[in-house]
Amino acid sequence: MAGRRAAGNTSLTREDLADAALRLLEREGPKGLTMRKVAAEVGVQAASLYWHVQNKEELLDLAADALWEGYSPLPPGLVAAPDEWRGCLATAARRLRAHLLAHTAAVRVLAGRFAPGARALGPLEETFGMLRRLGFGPAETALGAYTVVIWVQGFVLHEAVPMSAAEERGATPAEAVEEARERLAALPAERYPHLVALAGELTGPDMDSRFEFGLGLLLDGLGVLREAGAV
Amino acid sequence: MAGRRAAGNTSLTREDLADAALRLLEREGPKGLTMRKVAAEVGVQAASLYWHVQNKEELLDLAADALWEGYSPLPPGLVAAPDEWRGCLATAARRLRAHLLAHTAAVRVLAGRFAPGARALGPLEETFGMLRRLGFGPAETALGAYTVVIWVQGFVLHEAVPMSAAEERGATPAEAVEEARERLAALPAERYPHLVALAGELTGPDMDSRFEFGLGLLLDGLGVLREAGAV
DNA sequence: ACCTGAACACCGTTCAAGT
DNA sequence: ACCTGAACACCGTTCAAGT
Repeated sequence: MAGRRAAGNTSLTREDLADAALRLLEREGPKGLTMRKVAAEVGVQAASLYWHVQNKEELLDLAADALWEGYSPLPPGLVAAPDEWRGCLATAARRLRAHLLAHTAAVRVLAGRFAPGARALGPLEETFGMLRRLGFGPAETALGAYTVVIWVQGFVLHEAVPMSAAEERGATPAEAVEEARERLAALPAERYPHLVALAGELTGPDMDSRFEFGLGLLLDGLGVLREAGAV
Repeated sequence: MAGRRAAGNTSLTREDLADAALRLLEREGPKGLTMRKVAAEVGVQAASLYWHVQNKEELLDLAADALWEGYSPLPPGLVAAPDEWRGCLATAARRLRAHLLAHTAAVRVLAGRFAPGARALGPLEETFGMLRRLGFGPAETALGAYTVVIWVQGFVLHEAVPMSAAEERGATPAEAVEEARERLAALPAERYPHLVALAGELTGPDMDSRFEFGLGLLLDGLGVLREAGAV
């Protein structure tokens, strides 16, 4: 009924399934991703999927790879100059966050999965090339990229999850944050003195500020490494 | 049949359910956590759970809180001295990683959830108290803790997921890593020059080394902040 | 206040059978 | 080589009914 196969009757590929899964995830959220719905999305019966894929786990791995379709760490055409390593890395990290934020439902379901396929390899190659061109050595390139990417993914994962039951049912993010602040401030001060005192600081900064703070920390750390001549 | 309620016939609490969910997660893995099994674990019918809890989501939030039972950022009795801020923070981060690694199944299912209840508040209070005692200001305490905790959680999430389909079916972690290295090295070098060249660096370091590298980066970043007098 | 029984609308997966 | 139909053993959740 629905389906990708109406026009151009070429047969189904595993990438078609991955794309369908990703589309479903964005359209219906985490629990919209079922084998039966993916099958319907590509115009086939649920049982047919098992010809292309061993089980749902494998389909999720394919979807995790498909998530990187069209991603590039730096804006196309921008060259990575060694004397601007800080700005380059910051741009790359911000682009990574933006890309993941554009797929929050997928991030929630696929978080932690690492199954690089054809779509993820390009961005990986590009990222490492950028770091080497910025003057990082092989070891620092591998470990530094791992650290930053893990942090950004963890950051977006928390960013993507509604902050509380309050936000779940209608409250705006701003209202939910305010509610959280009040809950903290209302805690018994003799038992939780720091939580009460820090209520404002803990709930105040928006996600952009938090991101920039963490990014600054990591870049400063990499700067120390560079000055130590270890790069 | 099974159940916590045989001895001491006090009635069921929400915390009992959270504990049962966590136990199930560790005993049977992510897909062992079903409402029916949680019910059986506490000796009750599935439908009864909905008296205590609105739905499975809420139970997962309770479980995420229960995960912090018995956790403390510093070894009990160890005081946080300002001139050893680096060692204290490193110890705290390593303890956090160890605690999460002891609950890998839970980390996989509950990742990203932030619903602090009675069990999580204590550790949070302790953590912030430690940072303040180490001489960090309110803003740096809030933002610094957020950054480090997010990073550790993201790190463990990746650490907790089997690295590939290879590891899934019997291969030891070491074999899986070696397989990954070979796959990278076998890539077409003209298309993925950096991935091929970095194959060793990317798969070489074990998780402990990666953790210490990232931790070093963050601590160096915090050190820069301190020297800048912003603390 | 707390729990049960039975039902509803779904799941993932298998397998013989079709073409 | 690729897909279907039908079935199996499950799910989460609701709701009237019990005590």
